[in-house]
Amino acid sequence: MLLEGPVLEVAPLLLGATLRHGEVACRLTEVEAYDGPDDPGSHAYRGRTPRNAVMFGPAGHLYVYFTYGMHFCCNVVCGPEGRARAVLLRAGEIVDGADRARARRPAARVDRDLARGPARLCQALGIDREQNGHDLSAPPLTLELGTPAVSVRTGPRVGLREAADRPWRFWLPDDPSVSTYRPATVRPRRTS
DNA sequence: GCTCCGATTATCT
DNA sequence: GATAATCGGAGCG
Repeated sequence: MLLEGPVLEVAPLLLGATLRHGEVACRLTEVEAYDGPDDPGSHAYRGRTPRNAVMFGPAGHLYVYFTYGMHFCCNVVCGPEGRARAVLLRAGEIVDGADRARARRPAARVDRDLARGPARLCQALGIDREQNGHDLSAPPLTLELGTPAVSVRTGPRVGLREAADRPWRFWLPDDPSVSTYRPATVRPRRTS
């Protein structure tokens, strides 16, 4: 697979690609690039830790992390070993196995919301800790690239406090499954 | 140890 | 638009 390369080149290639986990398949419509050591917004910015170790591994593997005490999000690793480049899969359209996806996402009232958002995408596809480090060329969890998108839009990444100015979010224009942009939440300073 | 806060989401006003 | 829910990584001392 042609997954190894600079994040800004690989990220747009993932738009339109199909991530499949068993009977459920998702056509990716929105992704974000993270460039290891040079990117203050990346989990790998401060070096290798047990949590982010997969990011430092070979391209084509899945980096899954747990956040906000309840959600999983997943990235496709695209750097050579030691470089920690990865692309966060932010949203997509369920194109196969919608029944199963709906069962996993009871809160989704319409199919458009099944995988609209990084944690929703993981939930719809049944991705959690178990899949961290998984090789995406190995069924039942695989990534298949499609024909490169004709038109791609870019803009700032979602929910980051650091390096929010980098336009490293990529999406397919006018696709209804693209998540809505939200800047980082600012929590009130604790007064103790 | 202990504290802060996050690559989020669902739900309510 | 606002906010609660929930837990583990990372920084500090």
